[in-house]
Amino acid sequence: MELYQLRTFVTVADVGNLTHAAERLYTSQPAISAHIKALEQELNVKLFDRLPKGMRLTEHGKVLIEKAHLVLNTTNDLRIEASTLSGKLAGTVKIGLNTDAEFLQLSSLHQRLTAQSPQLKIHLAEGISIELLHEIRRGSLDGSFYFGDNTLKELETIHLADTTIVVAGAKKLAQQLENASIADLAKLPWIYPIPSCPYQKFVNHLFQDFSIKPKWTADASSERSMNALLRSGVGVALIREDEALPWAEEGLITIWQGKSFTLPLNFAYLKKRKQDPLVQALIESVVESFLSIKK
Amino acid sequence: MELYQLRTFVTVADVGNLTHAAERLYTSQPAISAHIKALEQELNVKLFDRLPKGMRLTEHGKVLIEKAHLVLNTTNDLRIEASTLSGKLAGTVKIGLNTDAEFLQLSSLHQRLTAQSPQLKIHLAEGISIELLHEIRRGSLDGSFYFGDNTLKELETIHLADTTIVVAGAKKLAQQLENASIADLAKLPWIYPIPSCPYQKFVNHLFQDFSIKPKWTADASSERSMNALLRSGVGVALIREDEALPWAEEGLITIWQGKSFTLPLNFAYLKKRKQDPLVQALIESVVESFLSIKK
DNA sequence: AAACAGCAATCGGAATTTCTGATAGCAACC
DNA sequence: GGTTGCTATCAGAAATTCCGATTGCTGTTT
Repeated sequence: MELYQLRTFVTVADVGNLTHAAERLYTSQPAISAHIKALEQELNVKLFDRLPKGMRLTEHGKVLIEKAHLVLNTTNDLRIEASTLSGKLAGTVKIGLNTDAEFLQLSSLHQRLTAQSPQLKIHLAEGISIELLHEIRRGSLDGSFYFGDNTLKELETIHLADTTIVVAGAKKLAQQLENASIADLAKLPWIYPIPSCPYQKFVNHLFQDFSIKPKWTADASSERSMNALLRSGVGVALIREDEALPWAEEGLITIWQGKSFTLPLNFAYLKKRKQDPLVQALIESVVESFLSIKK
Repeated sequence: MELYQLRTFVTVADVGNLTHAAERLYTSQPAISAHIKALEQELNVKLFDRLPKGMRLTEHGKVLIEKAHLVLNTTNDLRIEASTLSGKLAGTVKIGLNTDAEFLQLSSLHQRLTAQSPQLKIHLAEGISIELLHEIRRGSLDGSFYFGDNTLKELETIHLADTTIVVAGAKKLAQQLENASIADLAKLPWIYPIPSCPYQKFVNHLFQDFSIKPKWTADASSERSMNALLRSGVGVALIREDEALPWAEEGLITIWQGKSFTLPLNFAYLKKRKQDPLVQALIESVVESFLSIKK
């Protein structure tokens, strides 16, 4: 018993004649004659009376056509279910965040992903850029935002934006920061990013021509804790300009006017998963999120 | 989408591996692989993740396999329904009765037919033998009991029993019937069967050597009305011996001892419907009814 | 490290199934 | 009595499905 036979069964019962049923099913009359014959033989039940006018359901046929309709209806349910699922993603997409959610347009990203694939769950993991990249390689992340340069050849990178990084300190360090030379800076207490943080590179760069190195006061394992330390007056630190400006206006912190740096914001994913629909959807949504915000 | 693909889908999801699924379905691994691939392409949904260990349902797959089970379950319902119907008859079987139901073992016949085919309806038509035979030929009866000889070449006949026919009259004619000669009989009032009745032949036969013909009193269109007239004392008539004897013992009628006749009871059906399962079942049940009663 | 084992995907050719067009047979209708 | 409309059947064509062999991948064992 196969579905095409049941479709024929139902159609013949409907139009009451093999010839017209054949036309409706875009096939030949002998073909559907064979379908009915095969069904009758397999089920060992006579489904139709053959009259000169055509085919008429037997009593048994009337019982079985109800069941045949049920089968075809459930297959139709399956088809419909499949078409609503079709092309859409399910499961969980794991995204690495190197900085705060607003800056990364996360609400826009979330909207785009769930609009396209309602069944998709989104898992977010905050961390330091380099570590996030390693997690992609390991397969525990599907993609991640990161600052700076990519050192892993397995990863593909998309450039999203450039951010400006400035040196800032809490309000009570305002006097010392104003017109401070680089040498002056080195004397201030620094909140140090951990070595793997891309900010580290700028600190090194800033002081590369000086024998004097900045004084370490505290280290911070995440951007969030670094900013908290910064505002509480523990010392000076590197901070995204867009984040620092409102705080400076509120008088919470003071920005050093001496020098600023440019840091690229990128998005990375595994090269070999470039064809993976989940990865493709992720990239597409990330890029769109940033395009829409630039306008 | 075809049922064999859904069967494969369910089996693979169950055993979690194409190779073992192939064994369970008595086919090859490439065949199974093709089924899944075709399903995935047609539905445009990835059903399985391909892992080194085997196949694991995707989230979409988990949704769709429920539907697939539904489809297969309903096809199973259809099969079960068919197998309870299988070989059994439905509709209506139309049987002609030439005499009373008890004599024809009708309760036994009814039992056998409905035991074999519960959905079969039985329609009974009483009438005169010859007329019943014509109704078979016309197609309005599937088969019929009849007395005497068959004159229609389209019909096949089964001999069931021989019955004895006697001449009898109501009690008040007892004296005239006792030791009556054939000539005496002719003077009595006769309840005449209609010309097509097989009894007629015996009346003719009885008086064939006499110029004197019996006096016609009343005609009867059925055996039942003939017997009613007989008992009510209208005249003498032919009657089945097995029917007459108990009435004679009760003193209702008197049997003429002069001569009796033998009349065959047969069952007829259309030759060309010999292979029709309905006719076959009918014949079988009729014959069994009479075999069981002879023992 | 290298060989191995287990698994799915793919390929070309074989086997099977299904489809088709022509035809026959049957009943009903001019 | 010819015609129409229908189904059943047949042999050959077409399409589908199946199979064995092979490849590629991954994880495991040696």
